[in-house]
Amino acid sequence: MARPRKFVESDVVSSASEVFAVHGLAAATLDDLVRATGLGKQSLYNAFGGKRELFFRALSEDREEATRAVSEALGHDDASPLDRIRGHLLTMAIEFSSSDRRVSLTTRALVESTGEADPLSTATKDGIEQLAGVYAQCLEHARDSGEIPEDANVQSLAMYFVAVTRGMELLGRAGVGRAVLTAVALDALRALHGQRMEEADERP
Amino acid sequence: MARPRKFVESDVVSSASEVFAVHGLAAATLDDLVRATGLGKQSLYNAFGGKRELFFRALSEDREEATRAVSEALGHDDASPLDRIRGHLLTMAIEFSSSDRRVSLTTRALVESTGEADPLSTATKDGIEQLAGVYAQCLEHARDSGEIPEDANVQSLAMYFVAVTRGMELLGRAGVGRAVLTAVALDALRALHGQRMEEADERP
DNA sequence: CAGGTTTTTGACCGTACGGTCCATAACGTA
DNA sequence: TACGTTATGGACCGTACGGTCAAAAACCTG
Repeated sequence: MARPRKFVESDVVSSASEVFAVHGLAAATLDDLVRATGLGKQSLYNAFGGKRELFFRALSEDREEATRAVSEALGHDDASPLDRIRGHLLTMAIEFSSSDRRVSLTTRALVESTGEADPLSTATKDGIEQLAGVYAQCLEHARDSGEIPEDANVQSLAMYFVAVTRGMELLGRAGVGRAVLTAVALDALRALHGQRMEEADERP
Repeated sequence: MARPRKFVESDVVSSASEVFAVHGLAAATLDDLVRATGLGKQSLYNAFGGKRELFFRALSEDREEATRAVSEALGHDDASPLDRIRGHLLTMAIEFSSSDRRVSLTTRALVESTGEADPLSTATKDGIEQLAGVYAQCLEHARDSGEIPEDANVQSLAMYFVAVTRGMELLGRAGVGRAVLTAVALDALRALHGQRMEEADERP
């Protein structure tokens, strides 16, 4: 019928994702994207619509990938829920202390969004809630199995872990090393152990 | 002798700081800065050297201000060290859930820096370590007064709180509300209560 | 009030950006 | 093999950016 495309969309999105992760949305040049993807400007424009649209595609891919990775780490039942969370946090610590210049597109979108109404903002809010959902699921298992207190607030703890991992990402970017980041991860985990603040402010 | 300046440097830096907090370094236009500060381009250039240099000034002011604020919150001895940390975290929760578009310049610098060698990166690393130092000081008091375990790692806990607050900032930016952010803050605080992981993995 | 020095003002400049146009190539179909 | 359709490549465009220039203004000193 017509001339077929020489590229695979998902590959292009992947390459673009890499560029955005390193440079951010605003700082990434169309030329950067052209170079990274191998497509011409026009092809890129035909297929996706422009830099911003391409970023959204990359963002959504990044979000799926992140959710998938966390689900993977927290979903297996080869260890107790709490052990899985620990393992996951330690993995993150190592990942974030690697010296590559990547920053998750979610974080990028969060920082570069220009307002509550900005599609960037809403997209990331969804992503964060999705991520929190994965944590919440694992935390519920932990609660059911008695690893964390019965009255623990699973929802806020889930958000707490999202916050902690985002913070660790930033710390890693600041050059904080693997050892410290690992210690931070273990500290973070201890939030699951103490008694609820409101009822038991004193240590036993 | 010579024509005197019509402006006060620190005021200009403050105004610029505001612009950078909202837009970031790359996205802030020289015109934005001119409009916000009231100076002409050339005056701005004479006094500071350019956009990037002005950002560094703003960054350093922001860092001092942040350190000062945390010191203030954690330094008074009107309450126990741990209570002060709680109060501080709750304050942050409220602050970060406000809907203004500001992002701390430290976070901005972290995300926009282009590499380990980038002055932006080193400047923020210093800032983060300084901030961690303030937390560490308060945590030591907490340890001395027996509020947290004797063997608590004050250094990593300090970094942990830096991570948590950065994460909360991002969450707030994602539109997470005051209630949730407050709950997250309280969750974070509980990391100070549990026993050390290595020695006592079981809850009492 | 005149000289010297610095600030200010506003016009100006080169560049690099995101995006578009158009001629041509590459394919499936008839 | 001719046609219709879509993809491609590269030249092109308007704009907005960071930065610079030079003339004029404002001040202090003597």
